[in-house]
Amino acid sequence: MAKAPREKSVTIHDVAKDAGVSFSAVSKVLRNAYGVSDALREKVNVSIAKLGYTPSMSARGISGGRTFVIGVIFPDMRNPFFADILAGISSALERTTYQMVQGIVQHSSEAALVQSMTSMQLDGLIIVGSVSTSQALSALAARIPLVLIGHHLPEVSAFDTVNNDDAESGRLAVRHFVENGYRKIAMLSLDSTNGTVIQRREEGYIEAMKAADLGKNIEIVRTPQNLREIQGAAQRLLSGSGRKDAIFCWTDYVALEALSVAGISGLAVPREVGVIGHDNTMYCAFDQNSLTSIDQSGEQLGLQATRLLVERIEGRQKAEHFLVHPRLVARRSSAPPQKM
Amino acid sequence: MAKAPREKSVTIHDVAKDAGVSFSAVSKVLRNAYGVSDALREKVNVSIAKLGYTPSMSARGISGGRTFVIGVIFPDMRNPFFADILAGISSALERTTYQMVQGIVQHSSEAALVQSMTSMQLDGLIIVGSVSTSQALSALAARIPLVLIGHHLPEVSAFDTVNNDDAESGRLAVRHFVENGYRKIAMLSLDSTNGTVIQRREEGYIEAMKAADLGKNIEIVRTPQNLREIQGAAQRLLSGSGRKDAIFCWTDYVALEALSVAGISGLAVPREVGVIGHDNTMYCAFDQNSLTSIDQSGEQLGLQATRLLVERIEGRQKAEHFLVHPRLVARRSSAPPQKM
DNA sequence: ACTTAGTTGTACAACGTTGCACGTACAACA
DNA sequence: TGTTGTACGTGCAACGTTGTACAACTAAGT
Repeated sequence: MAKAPREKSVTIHDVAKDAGVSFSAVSKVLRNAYGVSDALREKVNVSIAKLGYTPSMSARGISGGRTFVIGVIFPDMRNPFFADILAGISSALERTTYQMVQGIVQHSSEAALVQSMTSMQLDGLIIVGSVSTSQALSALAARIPLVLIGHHLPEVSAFDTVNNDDAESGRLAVRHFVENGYRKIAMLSLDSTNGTVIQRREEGYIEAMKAADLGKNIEIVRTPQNLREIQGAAQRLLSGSGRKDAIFCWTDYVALEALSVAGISGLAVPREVGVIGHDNTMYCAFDQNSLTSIDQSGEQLGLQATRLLVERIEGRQKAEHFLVHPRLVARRSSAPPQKM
Repeated sequence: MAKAPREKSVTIHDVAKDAGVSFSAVSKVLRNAYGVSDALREKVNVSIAKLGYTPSMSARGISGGRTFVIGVIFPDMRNPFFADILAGISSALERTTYQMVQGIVQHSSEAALVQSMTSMQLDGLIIVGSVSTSQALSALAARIPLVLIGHHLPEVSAFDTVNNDDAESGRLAVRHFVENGYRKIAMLSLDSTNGTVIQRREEGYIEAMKAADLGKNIEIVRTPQNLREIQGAAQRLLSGSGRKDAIFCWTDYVALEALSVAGISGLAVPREVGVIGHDNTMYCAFDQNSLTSIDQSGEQLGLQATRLLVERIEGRQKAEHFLVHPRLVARRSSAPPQKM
């Protein structure tokens, strides 16, 4: 259990000695505190640069101050859409003094991750696609500034939310299908009850189907996030007498799977079946996929979430709920069938 | 700049008071230190459970002890292959008391990320696909236990490495192409000089081409990681009089792009051109791609890296260099062209 | 009964910051 | 000349741990 010896790092005291001032003065400079002359600030900054000092986040955390680090929790690393959110957060953070660490819910539970992140005394948390209950999140928000991405809870006041207008996503998909001549439009959704984001997409789908007088064609199939189940569901939708002529999928990966199943079943896309995905991830554009998809601008979501979180950390108490508007990006997979 | 008031957390002192012992005794229990009776341990554990105590990582970090948190740095979140590595790390960590935070090099530089992570007093670092120099990494390893994934430096002794046998990857791809009747085999590679992993793949490619007496057909095109450049390069390889009949791509995403370009150019895969990717990511299996790919078992890489890192933290000084063996997963994109 | 050794628990000084409570000097005003 | 501010710098007590030094107790050996 022996720890290898490591060289000790430069502290605020070393800087103070080098600059010939008290260590408190250095702390003041670092904190931009009141009562520092330009001369002193300059001296200290020179020494900091010279010695290559960097503040210890641990020490900051322990003494109750800001750590200037925020945590971002993702449900999964496989969906490239999350990379867009991250890009938004990154670029928003660039303009601030805050750093970021990520946590990805893989084996460990979201709760365990939150636990470990709060024990680091982070200044705030952004959770993407949380599966926690509204109560648990409110309790968490009492301990740390919190912003949620992808969790529709307009009624909560303890934390902020940033969301895509997911109902609009559902409506966009259906309207586009209908305009291009599709009628028997099914939706491939997720089985987990918590996913309020996806619930909204279902609601939008249902609403638009009814508006198009296609209420009798509504069919939502919910599967777990698991290759075999998704394939099975797609297969069922694309075979038999009740065969659908279009599928709206809750995320691109599922839509690509639907394209794959169609291919294996010998069905031509879009002539025999249309497909629309969600998130407009980078794989959609490939010629072999050419997948129509709903773009919800992950970058915007990340950007706004970061803005809100920093505001919260700086003291805002009133909850804000931000909505971004989705946009349909049309490609071959949903082109009018008769044209092909 | 006012901070919202947060409820203060349960400390070691609270636990001590509740259990009726000194706070040092609690610390001893937490550290599994010598000289603790079963009775005391039991009392303390009961109080810990009752109060829901969790140790403050900041305090641990500052007092020079272990934080039981390791950092994992990824170059990018878009490549789903990294999710496999992460899965390996996660599952290896499950059996230990260590936690993990991730950092993803997006806008910020790798150096800045390392900086911020060392300031957190993490116990160790795993860096995936580092772009730093061998010297910089050795210097870093002097300050913190370090394991690198995807950085061939068998000569270094300051840290451990875990790698795929990338030269073998190159050989596997070429041999498979040759067996299936392809001759004019090009390689699509990355332009950055640092990428020693990819360099090895190039070396394996060159070696196998020569071994197959195809030395005159060797052609390596290096592009930046940028859609337009990749497309352009693929287009050039697939047109004109010197048109290639097979392309080995350094990563799946590029291979999918090659498939896309082939499709747009009206070339049939695999009849007119064969494609092999690398990493065997989940998109390869889709029927519309059916991409042959080299599987380098990200999970194994992550697992071994974690094992090595924990060993290092526990005191091992001698460097270890672990190699995993790649495996070719054949699909339609590289099937014998004449058969189609 | 008296030392000796082992076992179990306690006291306390770090660790690197923050942020408040003080000094001190110097200028402005009466 | 004394008084009152104001700008700037210093001193110090936290913060929640770790790990070492040490005290107190127990049990055995003489």
